[in-house]
Amino acid sequence: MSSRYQKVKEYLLEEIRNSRWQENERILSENELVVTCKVSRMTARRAIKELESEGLLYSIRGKGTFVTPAKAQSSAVELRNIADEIKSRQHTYSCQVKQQAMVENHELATLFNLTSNTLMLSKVVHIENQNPIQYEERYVNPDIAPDYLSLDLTQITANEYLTELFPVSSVEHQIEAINATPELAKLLAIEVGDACLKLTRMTRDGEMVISLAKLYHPGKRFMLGTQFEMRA
Amino acid sequence: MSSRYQKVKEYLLEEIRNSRWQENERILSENELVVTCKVSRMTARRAIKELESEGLLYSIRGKGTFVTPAKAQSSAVELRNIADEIKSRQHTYSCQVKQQAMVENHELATLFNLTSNTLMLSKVVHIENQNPIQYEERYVNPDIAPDYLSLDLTQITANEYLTELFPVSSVEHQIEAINATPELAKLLAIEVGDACLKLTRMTRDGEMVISLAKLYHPGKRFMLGTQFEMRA
DNA sequence: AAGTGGTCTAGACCACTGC
DNA sequence: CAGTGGTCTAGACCACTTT
Repeated sequence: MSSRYQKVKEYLLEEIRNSRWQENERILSENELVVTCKVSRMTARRAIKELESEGLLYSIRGKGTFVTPAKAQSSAVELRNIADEIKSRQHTYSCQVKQQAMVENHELATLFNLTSNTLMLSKVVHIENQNPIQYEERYVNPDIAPDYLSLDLTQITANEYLTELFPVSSVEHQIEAINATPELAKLLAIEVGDACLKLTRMTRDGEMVISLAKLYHPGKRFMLGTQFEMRA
Repeated sequence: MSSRYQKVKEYLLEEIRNSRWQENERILSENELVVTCKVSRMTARRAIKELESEGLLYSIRGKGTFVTPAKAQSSAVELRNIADEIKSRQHTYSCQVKQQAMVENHELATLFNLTSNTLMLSKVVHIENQNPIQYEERYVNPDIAPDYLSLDLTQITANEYLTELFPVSSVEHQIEAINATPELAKLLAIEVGDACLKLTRMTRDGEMVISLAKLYHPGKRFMLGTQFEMRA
């Protein structure tokens, strides 16, 4: 969190968010970043490369590095966290923590292969420009992140925290369409019965289950997008 | 192409392919790579990082770098054709062709980069054990498969036909949740307003659009599942 | 203490783009 | 030509794991 290249990334993210550069406009050159951020070129470069791999920038040799035009769709399968995604769309992000507690759930405890019956559960609504865009119910393996319940989830997303702590080795997704229940409708500020995308995502480190997240998105305001290239 | 870090990558790939290391077994340390490949540590490191982002290796600080266990399961979901999928579940497959004709659509013609305004359109309901499981609206580039309209879609799925004819080079997906319109509800034998998964899938061969398919699934009876390996 | 990966530096040379 | 990104080096210090 406090590494130099992270700071450079945050600096660039901030400037992009503040519309310092338009889409397809050239950003600071590597050498300019060296000066303004007071880091070595390799460090500046790393920050750029990571933002590039996140799809926010692209580089052309001899010309410079440029801001990728925003696509209002999420990279389906990648594990980017919702907060970054919203910010990279230059929208405001906020969230409401609805619950953060230990719960008993025998079925899930079995799935997680726990000895006890208790798991940690957080419920958070993620908001883009005043509009709820995701309701997240996340069960976390208590053996793995015992301090999860004391996290301030408004400051760091669960995803962020967990991926920093653990080398996620595999992810399973399920995607369904459901009709909003009264409870869900209220949380997402939509009508009862409105179609919602439900993503269930389980992350593992080897055989160990790290967390199980149920992510609900309002169908009206959300779309998953992916692009695959084929391998010859 | 012949950069040093590429050579290190190829070296590691070759050794992995030759099963020099088992799954989850430690590979050469960065410093060992420096010696055996005669490169600087940063270069060895870059090779490792890239293989890591490709999901082949993972690193743990203080311990080493390890071979990721292979998981043959791919993003299959996205490309398999529905008939095969149903049959592999040992269920009966049938379908109803609702339409198969030339249509005018300026917007799509532009997207396909056609000179004329006409495309080929097929509408098919795919049925699993008497239950409609997918309603498919498919637009096909007429320059590419002029005999598409004379196909017997009950015998060969559009997907099958097109992928045999053309080397698909890239696929784009969009996934949304929508409420069933009266028309869609009738086709899928569900209630009006029921949540449906809508997949929009565009296949390309290079710059050329081959086809655009809109696939509607009843939320009650359908779920997309995937298993992915991680990318950094 | 020794070995591992994680970060960082201050140089260097190259290939490419623009003037 | 000067400026850009792409590659590479030979160090350095740190945090972590194992002995």
